[in-house]
Formats: sequence, C-alpha cells, structure tokens
Amino acid sequence: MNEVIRMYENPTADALLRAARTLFARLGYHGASVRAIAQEAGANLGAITYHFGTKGNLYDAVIGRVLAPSRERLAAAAALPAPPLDRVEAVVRAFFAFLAENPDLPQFIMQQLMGSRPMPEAARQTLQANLGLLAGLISEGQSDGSVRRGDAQMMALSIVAQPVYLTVAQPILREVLVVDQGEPEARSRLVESVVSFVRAALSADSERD
Amino acid sequence: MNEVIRMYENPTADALLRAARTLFARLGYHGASVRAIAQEAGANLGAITYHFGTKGNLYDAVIGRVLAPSRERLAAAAALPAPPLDRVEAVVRAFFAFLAENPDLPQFIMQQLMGSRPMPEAARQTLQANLGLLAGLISEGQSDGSVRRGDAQMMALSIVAQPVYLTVAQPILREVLVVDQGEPEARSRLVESVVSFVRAALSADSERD
DNA sequence: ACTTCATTCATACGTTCGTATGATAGGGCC
DNA sequence: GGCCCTATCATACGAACGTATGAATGAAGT
Repeated sequence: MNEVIRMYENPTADALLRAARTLFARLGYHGASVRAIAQEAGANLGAITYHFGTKGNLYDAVIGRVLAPSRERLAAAAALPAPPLDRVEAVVRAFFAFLAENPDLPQFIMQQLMGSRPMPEAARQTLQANLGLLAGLISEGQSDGSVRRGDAQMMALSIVAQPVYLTVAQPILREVLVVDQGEPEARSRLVESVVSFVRAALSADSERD
Repeated sequence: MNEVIRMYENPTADALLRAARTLFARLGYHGASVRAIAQEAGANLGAITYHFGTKGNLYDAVIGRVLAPSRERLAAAAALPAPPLDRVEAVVRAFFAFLAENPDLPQFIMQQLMGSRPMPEAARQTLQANLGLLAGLISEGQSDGSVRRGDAQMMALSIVAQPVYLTVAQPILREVLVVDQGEPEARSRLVESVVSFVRAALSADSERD
C-alpha cells in the first residue's frame, strides 16, 4: 500500500481531514483511533488507508492544514506601515483572531512541541518562521530605541506563549474566572489584557536597570 | 480487583511511579502503555494491577506527586517580606527553580489543561491555588500603586504561561537559538529574560493610557 | 453496450492494549 | 512446623488497535 498521497480534493478525504482535526486536537494522536475518525467523518474505515495510507500520514496532513495558514496571516500583520511596537501589537491581535477561527490550533502547537510524535519539517518551519517574525520586529524596535533591551528571540517566545497558553487553559479560565471565551466581549477583554501586557513588557519607557 | 490504593510505600510501587512519570510525560497518557511502564520500572506487569488497580489510578497518583509539591514552594516564595512586585519575581524564580528540578512538570500541566483525561480534583486545586497566589500579589501591588491596572487573574495567567511554554518549547529553543537549557548559564539567561519581561509588564512605571 | 478506473465498503489479519487470576515465594508470629 | 499476609510472577482473556485486501459500485469515455 505504498501509495502516494493524492493531491486533488475529494469530499470523503475532506471529511476525514475535518474529523481527524477535531479528534486529534481533543484526544491527541494516540487517543484518537482511525475507527473513531472514520465514524465521525461518516466514512468507511478503508477510506483512510485509501486516501492517506496510514494514520501517521493523516496526522501530518492535518498538521499541515492547521499550521500553514497562520504564516501569511501573521506576516501580513507584521508588514503594516507602522512603528515596530504597533506591528507587534498587530501580530498579537492577528494571532488571536486566527485562534478564534481555529480554536484547536494551540492544541496542535503544544502536541508538536511536546513531541507526541516527530515534527513534520513543514510544521517546524512554520513555527520557526512565526517566531522569527516577532523576533525581527523586536530587534527593529530595539534599534530605533522603542523596545527594551534583551534577547529578542526569548522575548518573542514570551509573547507567543500567552495566546497559546490562554487558549489551551480555557477550561481553567472558565472555572476560575467564569470567563467564557465564546462570548465575543469576554474574549475581547482577554485580548486587550494580553496586548497591554505585551506592550508594557516590551516598551522602552519602563527601562530601569 | 476493586482494591483500595495502598498508602504505605513499597520499592516496586515507587519504581512504577518513577517510570510512569517519565513515560507519561514523554508519550502522554495514551502513548505510554502499562507494559512499557512495567518494563522501564523493572517490575512485573501484574504489579501495576496489584499496587494501583488501573492505569488511570497510576496516572492520577503520578499527577498528585508531580503537581502537589509546587504549591508550598511557590507559597513560600510569595510570603517573603518584600514589596509585591519583588514577591512576584520571587515566585517566578521559584517556579523556574522547581521546573529545573522537575523538567517534566510542564508536560503534565499541559496534558491536564488540554484535557487528555479528566483532571483529578487535587490537580485542579493545585493549579488554581498557584494562579490565585500570583493574582493576589498582583492585586496587592495594584492597591499600593506599584502594579499596572488590569485584570489580575489574566495577568497571572500571562505570567505562568511563560515558564511553562518556554520549558515545553525546549526543542525549538535548542534548534532556533542553539540554547541548551541544560547548561546552567544558558538557563540563567532565560530566567533573567523572563523575570525582566514580567517586571516590565507589571510595573506601573510604564502606564501610558 | 462495454470497458475503465477512482472510490467505497465489508471483512479479515496480526498485534498490542488494559485487566484479571491463580500459582509461588518469603518473612514474621504462634 | 504450620499459618498468615504481602508481594511477585507467568500467563490468559477479550477488546481495540492499525493496516490490508478483494469485491461491489457508479460515473465517464468510447
């Protein structure tokens, strides 16, 4: 069955990808069985072998679909004609917006980072590119004096950590804060909180050592 | 086999807990099989049934052991006689120190948050307590004017996100930054970066709106 | 009408999973 | 020596797993 992955689309393959995305995000790679995925997709068990060959291939296909689109979204936000700090803010907002459309993305990012299985090359590149984007803006801001001194890459990681963590931690958020990110107004409060947190953390105004 | 969990310690049970901790952290709940755990522990397969009854009980026992000790460590750091902002810094440093001793802790925190399986009540309480600790310090700082305005709980989450995320993202860190957190000096640079990030983010100096 | 071919389906294979159990061993106590 | 009690071990069971495969289906091309 060393079949090459088909590139054209097919309703069944699409339904499988959609179902796999849901179940992999919720249950992890090992927790989601191919049978459960096929059933959720309303497809036959054999359809997975036919369209993707193996469960691993299916997972990699899902990862590609989930991660890749983030790249141009963030790049677009970073390309605005504005001072570096404002562009960082734009990237954070774009990230949140993208997360609102793809609430399962943080789960996949975390799964990849935690190495539940070897990271596909494409995924690693996307993650790295998004990180580099932020780091570049920070460096730029440091050059023109608007951003605090410090390791730009680490600062970028500190920034990325927040949207990802806050989305994954939604269940805790809901219990502790009684904040439901489903409601747009509650979500907006969260975004504003992170944005001002990041601005304050980066801004050169607060330099003190 | 509805056996109650034994409370006294036993070398085999201990080895099982240690092995389970390693494998659950690395592979997740579903990814780590009871056979692999028993083998890693040098114990017989039946020993798991005997000492813990089920795989789920074993996992819960591991979670308890991993999460619980963090609570008093952080509480001790938060109780120092110092201004709120300095105590927040102390908590962040204590958290990093605890993470250095328990590098697999972030994996478990994330697994719990991502709901790979229902969260044991004790785990939820520990997570919530640690968050409340930070939120309390922030509120205090807001009262005496040393900390920026904003939702204290959300700020606390923004803070916690960083040590957790940075530790989980170690593989990426190593590739992108060529920073090996194993080396104490590299790790110290990371800690200092986060500490100053957090101080800058919280400090009222930078208030600007 | 007949062939072709991509796709769907039922079903089977071998493996590994979590769990259960009965036999065996060994140490303290009468 | 006989007994209990805790612990270890080999082994077995049924279920679920990922994967494979050959027959059925149906639309397109001739």
